[in-house]
Amino acid sequence: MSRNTVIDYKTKTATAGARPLKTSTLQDVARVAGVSTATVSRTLSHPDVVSESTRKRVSAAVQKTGYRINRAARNLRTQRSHSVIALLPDLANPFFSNILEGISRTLADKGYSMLVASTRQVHDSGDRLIDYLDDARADGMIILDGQLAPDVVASLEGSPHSNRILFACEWVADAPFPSVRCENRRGTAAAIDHLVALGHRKIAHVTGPQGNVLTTARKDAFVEAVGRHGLALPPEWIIDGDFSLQAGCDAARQWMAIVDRPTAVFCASDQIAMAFIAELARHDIRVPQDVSVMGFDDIDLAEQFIPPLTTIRQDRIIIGETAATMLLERIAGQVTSEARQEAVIPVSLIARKSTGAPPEG
Amino acid sequence: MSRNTVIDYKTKTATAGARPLKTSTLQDVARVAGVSTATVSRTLSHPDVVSESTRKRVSAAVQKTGYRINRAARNLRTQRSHSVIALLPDLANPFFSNILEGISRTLADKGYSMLVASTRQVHDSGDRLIDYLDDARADGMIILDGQLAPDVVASLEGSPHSNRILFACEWVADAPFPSVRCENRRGTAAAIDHLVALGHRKIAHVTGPQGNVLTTARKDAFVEAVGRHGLALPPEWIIDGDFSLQAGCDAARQWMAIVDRPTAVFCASDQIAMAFIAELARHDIRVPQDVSVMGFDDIDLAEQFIPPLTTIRQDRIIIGETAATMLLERIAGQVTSEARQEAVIPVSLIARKSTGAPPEG
DNA sequence: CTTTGCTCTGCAATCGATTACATTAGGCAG
DNA sequence: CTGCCTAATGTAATCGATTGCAGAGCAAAG
Repeated sequence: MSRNTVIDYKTKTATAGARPLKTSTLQDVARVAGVSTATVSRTLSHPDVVSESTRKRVSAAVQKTGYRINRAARNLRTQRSHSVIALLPDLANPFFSNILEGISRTLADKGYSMLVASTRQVHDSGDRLIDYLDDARADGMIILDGQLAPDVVASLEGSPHSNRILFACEWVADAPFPSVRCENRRGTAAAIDHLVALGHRKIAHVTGPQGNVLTTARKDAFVEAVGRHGLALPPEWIIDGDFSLQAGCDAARQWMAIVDRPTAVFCASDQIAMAFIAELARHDIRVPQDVSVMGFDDIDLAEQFIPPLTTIRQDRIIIGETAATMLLERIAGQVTSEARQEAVIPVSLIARKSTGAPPEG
Repeated sequence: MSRNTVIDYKTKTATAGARPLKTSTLQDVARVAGVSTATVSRTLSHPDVVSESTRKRVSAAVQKTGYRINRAARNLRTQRSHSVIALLPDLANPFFSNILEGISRTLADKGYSMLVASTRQVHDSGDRLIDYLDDARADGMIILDGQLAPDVVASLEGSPHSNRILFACEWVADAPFPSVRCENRRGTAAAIDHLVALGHRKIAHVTGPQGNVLTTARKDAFVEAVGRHGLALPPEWIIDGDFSLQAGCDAARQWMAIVDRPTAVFCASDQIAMAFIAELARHDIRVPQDVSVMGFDDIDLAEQFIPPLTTIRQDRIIIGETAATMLLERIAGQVTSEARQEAVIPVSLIARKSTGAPPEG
């Protein structure tokens, strides 16, 4: 039996997908209601332009047929996908969970769906970020990863859809995209003020990953705050890390190796701070008796950590909601694409038990 | 100036959306390549059926025009959205992050996108779960919430698309959907065996939320394991909770109120266990010296908790990958819808420092 | 009675890709 | 040279909703 390539591909497509059992369409509703498809469509999308009686007939027909709109068809016709994609650097990082919650909630309210992907995955698969917009998969994009390759950023900027992109939490320096961020500088300053008020004069900092805008913002603010208080700052008191638990462990070991140990440590994330404290505990160093440790973020677990973590709280639900709201405004064309927006979400100091007066001596 | 309703809605639609700046279509590519749209389409979807020379001409034209496929159009024509929706009970719960990672990775490999929503949000917005499938938004659905209302389950079962639904982690008792779960019974048994081996004879259990299948599975397995070892089990040693941090705090207070305190506590989640330990610490009760505490899940932070948490590890990446793979097979029609599948993912005991021998006396 | 102006509805084009079917051009056996 | 087969491409219908335009019906104005 001879099967050539042509037959092959057709067979494959025909076999795959025990396709559907179709649901009713506008046509079916129109037939049942005894009106045209145009009228049915209008009844559903612009109820105020059809007469009372027609509206009732159509509604009844919709009920009877169990009609559900076919979004693929509507998307094609209206050139809108009614969905937005959220791009995370790392899907497995719980830091982003609440942000997604905020985004999703806002989108759902406005009838939008949320697609989620990670920049790493997109990159690995060889796709280009901008494709999500170019191929009509999403109407807009919220990027939570500031560490994009320069050529990726360039392609985003160059796209005709660049006005439907927004950064949240992180951002790209010098790129013309609107963004939502938290008060990184003020939060950092508040943290250092808190430690100084407790009597600390020797304060270390564990940073986020190199090349990250948050790392830079917080590190710069740290250096400035420490200087403002006239404190010494040997280079080894700035410990390079990233936002992970592992970085916290590593940093703790580096801190222990310091001869003239700082009495307080300001970490760029709660995860760092927790692992830092855990590693110290393994060496019988107590927090806050022997050293004070602060985090940044106020993740849910911070309060239940032992000791409960003093940290800088950023409301991630609000960050997500703000990002989604701003993006939807742009998608709706309510904001001129020239208006470079930047929303800054307030942070607050949450003093718990991981900070205290420096040890005697 | 009179504006009636008709003009209003049209104006609105026209104003909204500074629409685009269109990208090139198949037609454009066809024109540039000097072939028909059919040939371009075939070149892209079934390269083996076009001639070498045509393929080259088309590829060049695609390059030149910067063509990107319009997914809305393809979705309409092929009756496939090439996306799958993951439904979580709660988007903000970090437990699900890794599962999403596993799902997303697998989907991306196969050219699928991942939509994410929470059952609560869907419910609040008045939508019906099944709409996601009925309205062609998604080709399939992975539900991570077993606590759906009976009428919701009924509507899922009744749908012509019910064979494109799969449960993961949780499931609905007696419903005919395939599912991916972890070894809840074996994990629980292993936990109790571990505690008994350490010398514990009085073991308590903090459960998950009432009405949850995981709660039931783990509680039943707990009762059975305790019975197998011939241990006593007063009713007050089973403490009702849910998977949250708050439940852990509450449970700790209940445990402290018990006169003849159990020397070990098996918690239905790591979050419960951590908060349980934290609350005890606030009352100067030490773990594991005064009481041993175990969790379930092995979330990332378990290892960095103080003390590091003994727990039952479930590989959530694999759960996600398995769920996505199984669902895609069904979508592709490679599995008859009658074949009720159930994948069980192995768990393992991770012994750390939160468990030890019971205190003297 | 005609004209003007509304409101409501229908006709039919359209969004952009896929694919069944038709057609053309060669290759090869008889 | 004819007939048949295959490979490669083109033609045009189709997926299902939206919407510009036109027409019907009716009321009020002239």
